[in-house]
Amino acid sequence: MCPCRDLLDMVASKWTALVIGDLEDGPKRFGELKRRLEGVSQKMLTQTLRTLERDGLITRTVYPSVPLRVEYELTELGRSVTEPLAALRLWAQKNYETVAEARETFDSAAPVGLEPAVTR
Amino acid sequence: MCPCRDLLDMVASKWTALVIGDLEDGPKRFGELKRRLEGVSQKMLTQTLRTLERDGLITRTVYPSVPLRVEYELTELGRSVTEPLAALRLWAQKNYETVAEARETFDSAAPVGLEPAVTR
DNA sequence: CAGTATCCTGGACGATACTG
DNA sequence: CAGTATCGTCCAGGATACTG
Repeated sequence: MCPCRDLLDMVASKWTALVIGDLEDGPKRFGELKRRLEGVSQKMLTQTLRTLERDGLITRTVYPSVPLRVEYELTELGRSVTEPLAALRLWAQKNYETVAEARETFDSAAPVGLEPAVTR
Repeated sequence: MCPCRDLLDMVASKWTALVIGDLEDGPKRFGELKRRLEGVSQKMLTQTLRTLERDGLITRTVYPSVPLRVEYELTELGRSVTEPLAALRLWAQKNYETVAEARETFDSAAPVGLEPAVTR
């Protein structure tokens, strides 16, 4: 099978795309990311960041000051995935309404050939 | 929060992107899709198709012949998401190797400051 | 052929507590 | 501050059996 699946799994995990999005405008500290994501647990943020680091999409830099300071930054590779991701986001923004309407229509449709007159 | 999440969830689910990909070159029957996806269970294929239909990305047409015949086809909206998705696939193909190497490097790195001489 | 109905499992994800 | 460790939950997704 194609490598698509791996990639899709990458984007799939709940926070990766958001993290990458937040890193687009420069490096950020762990705490900053945690605050900006709002809703993410330390565990998931850490895990997401580790995976991204492992995949070579971001770098992790530790400044051994006190208190500790860790910065995450997109690599060249990381920046390159930014564009396809942005395309997807753009599509989302443009078509969100349409999808929402489609859902309403679909959901309000008779569950299956149930005539209006039929009382049940 | 932004609509991105909804969209990402959409792409995230294991088969949606693949199904859309398979429908790019014209309508397909349930069985065709099942064969081409190879590995998908009826349940997941059905579920994926229902969701796509609900979101207005595909249409479901039943031809009440015997045996039954059902065709799925991308809608205009469905075709429009094809491009961002293709961009992602392209990125995947181009960078798959790089990511794989990054992973190897990362994984073979000393788990943390363990000197070569240390026998443990 | 194209589903629906059930049951079950693994892993994603969250909450909480502790640490260098 | 930036994590690690642990435990518990939920549900996506697979296997199997049945049906119009």
